[in-house]
Amino acid sequence: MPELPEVETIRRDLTPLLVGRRLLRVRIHPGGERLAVTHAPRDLERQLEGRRVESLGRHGKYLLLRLDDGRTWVVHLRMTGSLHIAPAEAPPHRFERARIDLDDGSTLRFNDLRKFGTWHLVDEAAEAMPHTGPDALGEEFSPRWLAARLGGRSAPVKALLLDQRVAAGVGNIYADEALWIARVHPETPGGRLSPAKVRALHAAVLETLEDSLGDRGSSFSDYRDGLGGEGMHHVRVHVFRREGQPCGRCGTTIVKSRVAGRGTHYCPKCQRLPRADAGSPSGLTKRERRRT
DNA sequence: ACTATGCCCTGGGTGC
DNA sequence: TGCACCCAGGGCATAG
Repeated sequence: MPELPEVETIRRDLTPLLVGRRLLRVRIHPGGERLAVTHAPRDLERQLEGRRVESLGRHGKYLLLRLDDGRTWVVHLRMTGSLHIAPAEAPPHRFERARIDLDDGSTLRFNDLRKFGTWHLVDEAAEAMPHTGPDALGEEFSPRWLAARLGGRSAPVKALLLDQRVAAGVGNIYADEALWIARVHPETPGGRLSPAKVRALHAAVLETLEDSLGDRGSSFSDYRDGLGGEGMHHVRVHVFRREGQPCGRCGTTIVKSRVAGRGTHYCPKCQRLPRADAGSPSGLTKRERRRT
């Protein structure tokens, strides 16, 4: 499942290979039509053909390919999508959904087992990601911002971390990892975190994303980089999919539960739920604060 | 305004 | 060996 470090790795891999290239021929294969969101598949193919790629950007988990007509081709890989360069003669992957022939003889392949990936072609990238907040590695995602988004909230902090309006780019792997680093129980209500814990969590989000980026991402299953290779970070995670194994800090067995509808991994000793009556400076819910 | 739930999709794993 | 069933989850819509 590509999250921020994985998409950023793809962006960095593809930039030198795609910038300046012209998209000669675009083919969305039968069965892959659903990836075309803003246009009908044949129309999207025609609109992309002939365009030159000017730069590659990223916001959260969205890859932004800026084209020479001023529009942006916005690609989201969801869980099983991959986008990488391959020689023209390379046989299609079993789950190839689209293929783009480039003007240097190479090709760009879009593989996606579960067909959840999306392509938007828009004038402004923001149109394709209307429910998205600041990028988790951007300036705007500050301790102050995180505190404001968590304050007064009763939802589990893990659910709030997964909310792309809070921190765009954080997904299930790095939410679990950040909570372990900050020693926060995933079910802690957002508003129950002390200011110190919010700062620790903010730092932990940056730490886990940057660590993974240094390892070119995590390949738990389908993730591949811009050259079709695997990341290396999945062997270095602290808790994600490590249930039954010892916590690297205290040796306690990592457990798996379900929070916000997602598989959630944590150390039951390092990550304790605060007592229900333990008020923190901002620990009251908005409702409670009104009553006070 | 906020929270919880279900949907999309399909290969891989499990249990009988 | 075969088959039915369940699980994985990002973003969105919907309900409460």
